[in-house]
Formats: sequence, C-alpha cells, structure tokens
Amino acid sequence: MFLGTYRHSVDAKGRVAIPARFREQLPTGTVIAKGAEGCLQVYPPTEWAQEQGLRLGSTTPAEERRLARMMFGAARECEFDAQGRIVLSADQRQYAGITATAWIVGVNNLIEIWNDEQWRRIGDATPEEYTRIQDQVAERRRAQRT
Amino acid sequence: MFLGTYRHSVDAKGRVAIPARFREQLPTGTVIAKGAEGCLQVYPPTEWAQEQGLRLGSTTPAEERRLARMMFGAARECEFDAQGRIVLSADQRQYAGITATAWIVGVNNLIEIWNDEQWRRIGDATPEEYTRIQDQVAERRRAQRT
DNA sequence: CACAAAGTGGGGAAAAGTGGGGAGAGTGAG
DNA sequence: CTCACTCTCCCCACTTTTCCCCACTTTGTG
Repeated sequence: MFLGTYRHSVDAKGRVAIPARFREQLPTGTVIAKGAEGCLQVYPPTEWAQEQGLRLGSTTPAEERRLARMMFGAARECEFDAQGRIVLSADQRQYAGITATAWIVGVNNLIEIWNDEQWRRIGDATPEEYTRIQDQVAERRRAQRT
Repeated sequence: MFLGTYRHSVDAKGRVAIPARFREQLPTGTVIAKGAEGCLQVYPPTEWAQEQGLRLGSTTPAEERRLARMMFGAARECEFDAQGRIVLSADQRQYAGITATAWIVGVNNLIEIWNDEQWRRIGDATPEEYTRIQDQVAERRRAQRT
C-alpha cells in the first residue's frame, strides 16, 4: 500500500529520489508509464501484470489499440541507482511538465509523479472539499452494495 | 471501541501522544487521513480496509481517480515511537490547523484529531444544540427509509 | 504517601535526500 | 578508422530529516 505525498527535487540529469517507504515495496520489474491528467505512474510488477490484459489483435477495438500503444510504447522499466533515485527520460519529463521539483504521491496500489502546479490543484484541497469527497466515497459504496 | 476526549500537546517535531487506552487497540497498519470539517482521522486496519476498494488502473473513471488521489495522497501509515507517540506531517498539521495542542477524540470506530478552536465549537454543545442535532438525524433516517 | 503508568521534551546517531565529478559505452562526423 | 562528442551510470561528499534513546514531569492508583 502506498500512502502520502512527498516533494522531491529533480536534478539537471532528470533524477528523482523515490521515498524510502515506497522503494521498499518496489521490486525489480517495476514499470513507469504515462498516466491520465498528465502525471506519470509507477506500477509495481503485480499491478503492471493486470494492465497486460490489454493486447493487440485483429478484434481489438480502435480505442483500445490506441490506449495500448500509448501505455506500452511510453513505458519503461524503473532502475534505481545506489541512492534510490530513478531517471525520468526527457520525454517523460516533458509529458508531465516536470522541471526542478516533482510531487511523488502514493495512491493505494501505485505511485504517481506530478509537477508542482498540477498537483497543487489536487493536493491543496480545503476541508470543505474533503468533506465532499468523503460523502462521494460513501455514496459510491452504497451504490456498489446494491 | 474508542470513547472519550483527551487534550495533548504537540511538540516542535509534530509528535502527539495517543492516549494509552486507544493505543492498545491500534495494531500496525493503522492509518491517519484527512477528514471532514478539517479534522484528522485515525483508522484501525479493519476500518481502513473498506477504503481500499478504490484502486487505480488504466481504465479507472476520472471521478474515481480524483477520489483516490485525494484520499490516499493525504494519508499516512501511523508509526508509534517507544513513548506511544505518532508524528503528524507538516501537511497534516496545516490542514487541521494544529500547532501546540490537539484534541484527540474517540468516535466509536475511529479516532479524530482536532485543533483547539474547532473542537470547542463541536465539543461544547449546549443541551439545546444536542437535542436539535438528534432530531435532525432522526428526521433524516426516516426520510431515507422510504 | 509511595509507586507505577502516562505524557513531555530534547540530544544525537543513523538514514534519507541532493548535487556534482568522471569513467565508459555508444554515436556521428571527418 | 579515428577522434570528438554526448549520454548514461557509478561513485563520492555534503546537507537535511527522521527516529531512537534517555531523562524529567505529571497523573493516577493502591
């Protein structure tokens, strides 16, 4: 389980330190891919395996073909250096709009990496917004039970 | 079951002692999250498990993505030191407006942490207010049953 | 009143994060 | 084919944060 938000610096070489708490849970085979809303997503091997249900074939619908190409084409296996950092490729940094600092966010089953501005829009929620969020989660759960 | 209200100090490092009666009931895997009305909520593992239905993947709808990011990004796993204290992150303290002291309140299945001012507004209810709230809840329940 | 348990505060070692130098592989031009 | 250049990755050094440990105060109980 990944929880919490961390703000780390990204150096000139594109390196970011992954919080130690997260790193412990990331064995080799971890993958970093482009995600929705312009973030980058780090998948532990078990989670990535579930995404591999997306396959290309003669019967694959057009949108799924598109999704599969983007997901797998842009993804890379994570490699940690001795200091626990990974390198974000120039392409990935540009996609996520990341320059000098990045937010590293644990989202239950995977990790997301955001630029300053975009994460602020999500992470700086007021108590009122959290109150609403909890209501929505409760609502969703009630709907699922039926 | 968590009952009662305690007022503890928060030191410069953000540490708060959790009352011994509560601590006994909190195994590892306990999580502290941002809650409604600007409080922090401490979930025992069994309660938190219900929140974990929310997972991210390439096919998760936009609304669920937002919920998951806010919920899990704002949460942290509780770690007790030898004195039975947990550390509130700077982010969590700011959210809850907590500086030197905090109120720790047992609310049946979980624990809430409030700042002085806000808890006073809730905890110092007069008999009239209390009566009115009970009636409101009763009314709402009746409406939902239909 | 004495003892035990709970809460408070601070110092210091260890871990985590940051930044840069430089070797070696790969690439392209002359 | 050789040389210059770039890019990647490994290593080292420094700073900051975390957390572990010890000591003291306060509260509660027999």
